[in-house]
Amino acid sequence: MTTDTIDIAPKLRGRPREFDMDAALDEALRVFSERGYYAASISELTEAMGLTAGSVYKAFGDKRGVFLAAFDRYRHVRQHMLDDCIAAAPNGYEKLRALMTFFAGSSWGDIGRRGCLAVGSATELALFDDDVAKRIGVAFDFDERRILDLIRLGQEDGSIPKHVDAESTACAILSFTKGMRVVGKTGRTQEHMFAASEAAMKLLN
Amino acid sequence: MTTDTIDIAPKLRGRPREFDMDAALDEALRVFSERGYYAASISELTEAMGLTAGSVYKAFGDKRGVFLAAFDRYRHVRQHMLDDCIAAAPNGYEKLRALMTFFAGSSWGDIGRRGCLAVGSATELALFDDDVAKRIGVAFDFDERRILDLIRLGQEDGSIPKHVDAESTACAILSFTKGMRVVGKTGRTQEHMFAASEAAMKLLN
DNA sequence: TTGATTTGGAAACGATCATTTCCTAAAAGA
DNA sequence: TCTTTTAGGAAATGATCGTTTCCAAATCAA
Repeated sequence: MTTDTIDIAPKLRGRPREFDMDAALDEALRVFSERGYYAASISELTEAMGLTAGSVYKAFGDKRGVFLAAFDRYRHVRQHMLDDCIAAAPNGYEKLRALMTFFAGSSWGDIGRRGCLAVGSATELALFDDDVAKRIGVAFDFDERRILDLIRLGQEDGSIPKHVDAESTACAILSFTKGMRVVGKTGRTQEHMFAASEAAMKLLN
Repeated sequence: MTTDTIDIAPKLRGRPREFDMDAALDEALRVFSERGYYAASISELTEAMGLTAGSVYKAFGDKRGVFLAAFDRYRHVRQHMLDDCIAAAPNGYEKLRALMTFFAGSSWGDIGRRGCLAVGSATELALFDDDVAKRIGVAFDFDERRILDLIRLGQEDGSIPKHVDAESTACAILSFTKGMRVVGKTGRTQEHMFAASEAAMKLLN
């Protein structure tokens, strides 16, 4: 994956970093997604990232630092992917269909089994790690806000009825999308999940 | 919690077990729910269960054995709680409202933060532990089947329109309920989650 | 060049993990 | 009563964990 995070080299002193940060984080977030936080050992992470433990600790401080960086990278990449999916749709209603289809498309087969890093860390870490909890909270609030804005957009462009309660429906759709990522862990079929997301469009009637 | 699992004492030889199995498992499933599988250490489990490591290994074989027993216990208890919630409702539609309200009621405040053991183990263990994956699959299939049956019941008793596609709607509601448990990890309010579950009732229109 | 600074990387560190061992206690079968 | 069987429990075990240390390599400032 070659999505840019921050590519401006600020002319730092000392020996320059040899590895590609985004590529390393892409491998790290894959390991964290598959294994979860605790089951992902430093050995497995360093091997996947193509680095030694020393380099990892120099760059990220500790294991938690690797996770937080990988989490931010994950959010960044997924948001851009979702943005691209939504952009083409002509109105609020169709943008929300694209959004739900996007999540349905990530909730079947091998990609579905790999799971969502945000959902995984929410269940595994949110209760005892306040920093992670805050990040999850921000991420979910952002997702919910985007859904809310799309509902209101649809109500303005006439594709969604005015009587739809935007706030509660946004929370329902947020829950539905995160839930698909959970159900997708059990290996559903593409048809199964797409049909579910199509059924969920009724929330906007 | 004093829900019976199997209370028939089959007159076993040897020294009889001194601890209460269901009470011990209730503590174990609480620890697993809060911490997750890997972060829950044997020390923390034994302390919560009021046992020594020796007794635990005698009774369950290994840590995974404790988890599987706790998981089955969790499913057993939760299913009975849900059954009670649904029983009073007069028709399919209202039973499904009771079902969604039940999950909404488990998705806010401290109980919401504690999370769902099935959702947690699905995200943490399903990919690499085939036994757990099978258990999650069976559990989710059971949940989905129950929702499906309630939709069909509603269509027979006239409380749900015939044009509702039962299969895809069942998967959508399943995803929605599991998703509420994920969103509930971030500490939502009671009103927030109840409003979302009420909005989700539109899936049955 | 020289010194300061940062990275790369192998090896070693203490801590904690799940698990086993070994012994005693308590019950049933003979 | 005596053997067998199972549970309770403290202590020890080996493995693995995250992390640190130490040194060579590479860059910039002077």
